[in-house]
Amino acid sequence: MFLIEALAPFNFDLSAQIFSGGDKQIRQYADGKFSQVLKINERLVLIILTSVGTVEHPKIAVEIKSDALLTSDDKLKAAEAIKFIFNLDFDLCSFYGEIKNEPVMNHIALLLNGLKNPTTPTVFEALTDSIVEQQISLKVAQTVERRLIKNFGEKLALDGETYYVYPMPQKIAKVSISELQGCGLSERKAEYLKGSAQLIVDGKLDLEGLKNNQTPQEILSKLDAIRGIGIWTAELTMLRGMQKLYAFPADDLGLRRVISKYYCKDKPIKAEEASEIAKLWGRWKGLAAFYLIIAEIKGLEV
DNA sequence: AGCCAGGCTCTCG
DNA sequence: CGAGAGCATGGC
Repeated sequence: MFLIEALAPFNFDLSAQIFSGGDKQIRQYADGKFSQVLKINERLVLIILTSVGTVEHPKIAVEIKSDALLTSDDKLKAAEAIKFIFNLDFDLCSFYGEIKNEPVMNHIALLLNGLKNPTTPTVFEALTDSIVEQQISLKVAQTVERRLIKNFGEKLALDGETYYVYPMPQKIAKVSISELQGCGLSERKAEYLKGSAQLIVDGKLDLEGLKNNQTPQEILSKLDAIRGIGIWTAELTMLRGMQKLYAFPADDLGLRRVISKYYCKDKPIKAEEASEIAKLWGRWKGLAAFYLIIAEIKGLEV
């Protein structure tokens, strides 16, 4: 067990809440504990996180379980992964400063003080999830994602329970199109998943490396060039898998809905109108959008 | 029952 | 070019 500090303000419980009701074998937040399997130095480890601090002095207690002995480097890498997943080093005050003169977002931010947006451990996971979620309802998408993980993800058996880590590109590249379809994917989407995994395996796409040292436009255009990936999927991937908080998927149906709820009295709006409103939020438009989504889930009124 | 759901590609005209 | 069909499947 060891401790990790986060840049304040950080509300662990609020930030982890979107994982409540999750699958215990995959990723879950329950009774104040967040748990998930990570692949660290080619080893599977189960991490269990609890908050032992406050919003203004945040501290996370990390418990790591594995079927092997862990080195100090394993623990270091696990800590880095956890920091990335919860964006612990991000300074929310820079976001709050950007929106302090915009009454609606400022009001919501005050109510959700300390909320950081969690991300997937790997960019690949964000990319494939976003492809799966194209066009279909989130309910259907979640079922498909669960099947993908349990059919093709590596397993870790601990204390009589089996946990799964998200499948590696190497695995997705190897399975057949019909096996992917068996998870509930259309033939097209199965091709998209396998195709992008194959690009990674072949060394033609450094997906994990894309998040470093690239301009927003470079990342966007490189993702957009991949078959099956358009602007919506690319921006969602940047937001959920790379912590690129400026990314703003204006086409997104759910996003347009919440923006309309808080800014347009529920009148349906187009992507251009959503982008206009997002200009009010300064640099971190994607983070602001996340605040709206959580505000709606929590039933906040302005 | 049928239509829609947090898109994208491919095919026509 | 722009418009339109087709896609998988769970929920309403």
